Amino acid sequence: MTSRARTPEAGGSGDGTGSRTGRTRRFDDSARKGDRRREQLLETAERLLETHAPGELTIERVAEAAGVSRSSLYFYFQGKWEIVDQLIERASQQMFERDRTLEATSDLPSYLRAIVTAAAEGWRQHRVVFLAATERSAHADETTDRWRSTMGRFADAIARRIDAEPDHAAAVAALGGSRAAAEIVCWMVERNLFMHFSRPHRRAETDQLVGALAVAALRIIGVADRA
Amino acid sequence: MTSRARTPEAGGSGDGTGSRTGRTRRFDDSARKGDRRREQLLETAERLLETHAPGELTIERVAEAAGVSRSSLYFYFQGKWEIVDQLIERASQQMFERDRTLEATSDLPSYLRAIVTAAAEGWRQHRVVFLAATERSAHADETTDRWRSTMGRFADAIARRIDAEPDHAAAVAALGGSRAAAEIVCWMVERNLFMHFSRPHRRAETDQLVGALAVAALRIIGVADRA
DNA sequence: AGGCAAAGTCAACACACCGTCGACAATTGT
DNA sequence: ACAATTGTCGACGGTGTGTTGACTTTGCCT
Repeated sequence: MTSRARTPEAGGSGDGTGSRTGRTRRFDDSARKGDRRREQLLETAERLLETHAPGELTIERVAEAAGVSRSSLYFYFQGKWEIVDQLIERASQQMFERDRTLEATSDLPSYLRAIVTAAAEGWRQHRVVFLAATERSAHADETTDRWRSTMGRFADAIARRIDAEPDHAAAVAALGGSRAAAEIVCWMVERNLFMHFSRPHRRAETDQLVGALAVAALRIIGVADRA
Repeated sequence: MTSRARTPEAGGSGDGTGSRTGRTRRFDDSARKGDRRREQLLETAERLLETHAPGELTIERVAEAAGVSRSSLYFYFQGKWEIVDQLIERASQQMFERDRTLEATSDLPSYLRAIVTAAAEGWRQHRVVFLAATERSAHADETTDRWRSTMGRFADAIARRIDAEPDHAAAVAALGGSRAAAEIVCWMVERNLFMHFSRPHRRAETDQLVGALAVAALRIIGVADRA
């Protein structure tokens, strides 16, 4: 990587409002031209994902669809995958916010049920982005993988919630502890939702699957469900 | 696809011994030169996967490592992914054979435990191929995806086994039936093993995970486990 | 033995995409 | 108003892909 005078955002994990290059920003911040363009490029990319598989999403196509030259795009992003990463970041952010409100929910069963539902809702809304995310996490090494770390955060949240109710300590111990159990549950949900949403699906089928996954999650954690 | 005088194997789902081009084969079939080369190319590819990520596995590298020209390779395979597909086919074949012997095993808990162990064993032996398979199943559309259909066959086997023991009918009904339950279990196991084997891992950790997954599977199906 | 079709091989071409450089144009704070 | 910063682009060099057509080798047939 030859030292290069990159300017906007520096591609990091979305701080979004950080101090811009040590420069004071106008008060009524009518975003810089570059900010708007960056935004537009992301939107274009997401739109293109609706019709093209992530593998067919090329820098060239995004640039063309957005009406800029290919090289201009490199001013904003390191490459295709950085665009995808940012889309993932945005989409999962929404899920997290939903989760934060959920965490206060009454009992563990309701919480698990709610979180599975929220995950499915995320998939429904950002299907193409999540599909791309999954594809990406196959390539990427663990340290640079947004999707893995997103799931990790969910596992943390679930583990925390399990620990809050000591009743389940015994059941969860057989799985290697609350965190290990939470991780198993997370990937179970993720993989099954992926398989569901990567092919044609009807709403009723989605609901059916969500219900089943919630029950499965409960049983894994050791919560008796009355069907 | 311009009509092309392809000869060996025609790339199909491994019939392997079918009538070769309507020509009578020598009795002591000491494989044709092409058969040997084909074999050699597959071995070379698998060997290369040990050191190169599937994304870096290029036709060029395989050809070079095998000592043929790139264009010769196209005589045998349609492209990189056809090679990978055949490797997947071989590897999963072994798992199935193991499963066949397992299916006779005494009770459902033992069977599930055994099948998870067998899966992990498959991963241990063919790690790189399975990683590639997972990566591929993100790209591929379902109809052309070996890995998905491999998992489907496992789900079938498990579902059959569940149905054989009517005790669990009720528990499994809450998940949408035995087949749906089996599928959830399959993908749970697959995804968690993938996550485990895609980063550095110690044998003890693997065993730990296998145990946990077996317990989780049992609980999902509704079999009470005594820890 | 020798002829011949099929099997196998390759160099060369045409293409798609990627990432970078350097020169140029627009924007923006002061 | 003007200089630094930010944004834009054409052109280049690179890697990998997939195809074509002409060539050599193999192995069956008489």
